[in-house]
Amino acid sequence: MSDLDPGHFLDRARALIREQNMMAEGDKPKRDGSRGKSQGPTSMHAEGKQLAETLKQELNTAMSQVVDTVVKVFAKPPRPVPQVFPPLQMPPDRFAVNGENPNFHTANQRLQCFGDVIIPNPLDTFASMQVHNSNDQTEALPLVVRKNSSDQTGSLPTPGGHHHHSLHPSPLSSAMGFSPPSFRHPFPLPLMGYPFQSPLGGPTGHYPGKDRSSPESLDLSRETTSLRTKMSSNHLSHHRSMSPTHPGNEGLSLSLIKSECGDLQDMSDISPYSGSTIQEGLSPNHLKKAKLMFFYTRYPSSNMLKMFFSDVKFNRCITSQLIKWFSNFREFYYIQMEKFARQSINDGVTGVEELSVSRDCELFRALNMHYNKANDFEVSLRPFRLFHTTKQLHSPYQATLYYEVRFKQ
DNA sequence: TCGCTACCTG
DNA sequence: CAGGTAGCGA
Repeated sequence: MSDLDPGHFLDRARALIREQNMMAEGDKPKRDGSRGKSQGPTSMHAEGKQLAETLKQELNTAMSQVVDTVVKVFAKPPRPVPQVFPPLQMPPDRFAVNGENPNFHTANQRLQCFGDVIIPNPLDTFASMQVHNSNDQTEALPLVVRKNSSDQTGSLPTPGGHHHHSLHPSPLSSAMGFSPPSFRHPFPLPLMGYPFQSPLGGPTGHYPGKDRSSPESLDLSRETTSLRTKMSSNHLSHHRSMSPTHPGNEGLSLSLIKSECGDLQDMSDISPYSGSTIQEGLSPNHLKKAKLMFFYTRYPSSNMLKMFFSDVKFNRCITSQLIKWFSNFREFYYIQMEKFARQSINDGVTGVEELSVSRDCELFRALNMHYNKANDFEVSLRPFRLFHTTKQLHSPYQATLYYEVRFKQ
């Protein structure tokens, strides 16, 4: 779907902003299927050759850089987790190929953006590239970080203020290495699906992520194992062994294992998972958990739901309800994004790079109020940036512009 | 048909 | 947030 070619997100976002600045209201952003269309058969020949040459050169350069960085990374000291995301080994070029790869990229960035998740990131070397290729980001990053009691050291976020360094290392700083073991994330981020890649059941074509070879399917078994492990460990704080078959995930899992840290208890509280009881229906706690989960995956697969709500006896009804919840979450979320984007445009923002979301802005408040009302989780103070482009839906009623929020790099 | 989604409505 | 509708793919 050229529509979602991540390599063009930024451009398209900018174009959109320009468009919206100038255009009359009814003018809808066009699908850019026109990209790459040749002007004519004649010019195609010469240009084609030149293009091919250029591409070759570019690819060579890119590949060299990738190799260099990868070598550098792996030359670094302790690298407990060589490969968490196999796809991430791919040269950045791949990221821009289609709608499936951006997800890997995204997953990686996600990790990097999580200050309190210390997950050795095999790809942090790519951080710099990601920074520069930020337009490849197609996925909103998690907005929530678990409330941290032990390490907060009073540097509580103030509007406009900035985080505790350790809480929100920049992607680059995270490249330094590992995570303090004291930090753990309530959700196994890398285990989550990515919004655009795993629509439940049949992608209806409204969304780009229709590939079945997505990370989810690629790593489902492994993820399942890890996930279960993690979930269990949530209540078996001693647990630290990984699935024997997936030792590569150990570092990852370790970072997710429950500790004595009080703050982690928050998640346990949120998680209705009680180890033994299987509930018939969904409780308010389940809703709470679902909301939090939403920030990690906006399109959870049914398998994910089953895993995350392992204390719920799933049936068609429960599944539907959960799916409906996520649908409602998305609705609210996108409405807020759109509202914010439009407001920004009205405020004179002319480019995506000018957009930022601070703690005291309406968007933040709305989202926090909706998804984190009780402030169970501390939301990253790092300003995040309204990022990407539009997603035109099939709706006959309106072409809604969808925006996503991402952390500012 | 079934399952999932966006969208609309209350 | 739930109910409902319509569209879409399997």
